[in-house]
Amino acid sequence: MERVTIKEVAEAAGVGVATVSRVLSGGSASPETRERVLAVAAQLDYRPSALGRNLRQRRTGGMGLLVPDLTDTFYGRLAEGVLSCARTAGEPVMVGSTGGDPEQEAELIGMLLEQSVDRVIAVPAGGPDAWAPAIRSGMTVVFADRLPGEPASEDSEDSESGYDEPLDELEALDGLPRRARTPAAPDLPAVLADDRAGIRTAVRYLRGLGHREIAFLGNTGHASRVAAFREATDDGLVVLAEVSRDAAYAAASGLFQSNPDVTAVLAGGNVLGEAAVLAARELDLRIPRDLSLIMFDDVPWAELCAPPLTVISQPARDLGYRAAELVLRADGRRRPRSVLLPTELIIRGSCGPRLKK
Amino acid sequence: MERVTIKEVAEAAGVGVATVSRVLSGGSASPETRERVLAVAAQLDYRPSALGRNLRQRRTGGMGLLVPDLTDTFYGRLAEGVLSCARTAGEPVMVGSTGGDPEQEAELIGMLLEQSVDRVIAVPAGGPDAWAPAIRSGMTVVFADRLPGEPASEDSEDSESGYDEPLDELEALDGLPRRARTPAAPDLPAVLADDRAGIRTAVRYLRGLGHREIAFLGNTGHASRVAAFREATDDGLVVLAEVSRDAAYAAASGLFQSNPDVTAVLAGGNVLGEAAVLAARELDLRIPRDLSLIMFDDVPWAELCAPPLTVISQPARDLGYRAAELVLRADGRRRPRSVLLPTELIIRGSCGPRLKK
DNA sequence: CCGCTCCATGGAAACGATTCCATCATGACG
DNA sequence: CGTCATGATGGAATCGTTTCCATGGAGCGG
Repeated sequence: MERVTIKEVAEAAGVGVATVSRVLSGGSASPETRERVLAVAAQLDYRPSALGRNLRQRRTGGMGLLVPDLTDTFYGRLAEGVLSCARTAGEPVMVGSTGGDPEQEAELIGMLLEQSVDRVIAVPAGGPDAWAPAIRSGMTVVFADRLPGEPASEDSEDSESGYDEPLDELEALDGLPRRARTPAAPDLPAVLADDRAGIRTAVRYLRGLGHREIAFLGNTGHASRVAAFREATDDGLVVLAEVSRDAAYAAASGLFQSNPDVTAVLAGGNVLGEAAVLAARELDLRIPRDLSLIMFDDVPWAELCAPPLTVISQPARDLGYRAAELVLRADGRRRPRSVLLPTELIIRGSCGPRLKK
Repeated sequence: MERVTIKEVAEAAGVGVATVSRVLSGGSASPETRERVLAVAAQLDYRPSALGRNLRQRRTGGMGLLVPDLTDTFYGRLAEGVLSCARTAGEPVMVGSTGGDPEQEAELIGMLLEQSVDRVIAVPAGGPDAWAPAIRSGMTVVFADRLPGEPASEDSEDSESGYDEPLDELEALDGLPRRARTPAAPDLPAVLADDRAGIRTAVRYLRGLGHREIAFLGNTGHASRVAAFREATDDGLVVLAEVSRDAAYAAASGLFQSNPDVTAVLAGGNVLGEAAVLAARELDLRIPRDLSLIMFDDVPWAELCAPPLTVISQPARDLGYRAAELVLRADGRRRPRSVLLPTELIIRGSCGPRLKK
């Protein structure tokens, strides 16, 4: 377990430690010294310890990655993108799973702070307030998939919706229309999929099939999709679920049971889509005859499903890769710019013309 | 970005740094001193920097986690288990994705070594030789899902199989029967699913349905499953694929096309199962009429598939959680003991009686 | 031949914690 | 009352690197 230190290399090469350090980190040195040091280092199999370096530089290399749930293949793919970029850069990645819970997220941020990790890629759970301290303290944060925003609030124009609609104090106070509630995209660097365009084309497609009562089955926490859906449907029915398969199923099941006149559903993620298929099957709603379904996020099994699911595909892996690039390139003082990646509507077999009613 | 250091806390509390350190890490101190120090630390919002501690202790806290591919939900679930255990312990986790490639794995091991991460959970890609140096250098390694072994070799008793069967020098040399080629489980700590039992019951189930020509569609690298299958079927047909969806599809498609008399397939993982369904569909093989399919690893979409897939479920999340427990508890010098978790055959709709021939 | 610049070089000071060890006070016991 | 044990305490060493700074030699122009 004895580690070779720079001191031993210096001694063996007959030079000072400073010279070894310089040679190894690309500083100036005479050709013959450089060669000798490199030879000795290779022969001793010397690898500089990140510990010493980190302490001296008062920062840990690499980056942190915070996602809601690695069980969701979307985040799995996103994480793969991040890891892949990090690996080519030889940087370590500390991964944390927040469960979509701001509290756990805060804990993990604290952990990263303690580790002096100053570059983070996050699919945020908490709002801007949760992230402001970290950013102000010098962390370079790049958000992926979504920006930190107030959690989307469940809500519908259908008064028959059985869901309780909590009073929204903000709205009551300032009387802003709902879609303005999503905080104006703050000046935060982010790599996002073009949700709005994806949702708009999906809604247009469903409208084209004759659907009028379109519902959105979304995630709390993904405010932008909810906002985009409301914008596209003029405040259509929205039902939200927490990050968990059980919650998703409950939400989907509740949506179908309480809103029999809904003929088309847009699921805001693959877990929600899965829940929707399951719940529909359980309630004996046939897809696409009784119910048209579009799912956000293309996954391999969408094709295996019966019927194959029409989806809005997102470049999950690229989101992660680009975010990692941004956070790595952000060596300077300036903040990285944001990136918007395209989505695509892939039509398979889960949508049909509106038949009933 | 100014960080509060232990020195400032000591000064503010009117004590020495040693005392602060002792108080914060549970050493002895007089009650009043302890209280004062704690109060000051809380007031200054002091968080000890992991950097200093790590350097002094010559080890990085937390653990490393190496998996083949986070895109595969099995590893996603496994990773969630690890992260969940690590979070309760407040430990950071460095995650790397090997792509099932020993070379990339070696690089990542090097990276962890450089970071002085001395506790690692790994789904190994390389063989025992790849891991021996790391272990000998003092790393505590707990393997998950599989042990490091020689890559399983593709092979069949059916001479009509179109696959090239490379000469196996080892076997030629010592003349051991094939199933003995899997290295005798070395004395390595690991958390594994009971592959052998799972495969045995699956094969028995298929036999009970009348199937004689059963093929295994497996991963290179998962030698134990291949061995278990050979044992259960008396060296039945085995086709292997690398860790990638494309390779899996190619392998499945090749298997079906070259071996028309195969009536049942056991897929060694969810990616392979997915590939098998896809390939079967492409070749117009109806499941379960023309082909019975059992997939290793239960995934949410197995139920959504048409037909719903009969699977051998494994407690992926528990595998990860238990592995993390082991690696964390291994503070002492003794190696952690291995753990074997049960699998379960879940019968759904992808297997039927043998009809053709 | 002097003085200047430029470069290679090594010693030593950080970085922020833990931990060894010496010191000091206090109380107990002979 | 002296001695010893005990426990709290702070100074200083330590971990392995990077980086600042001083030194010294070489090269060059005047």
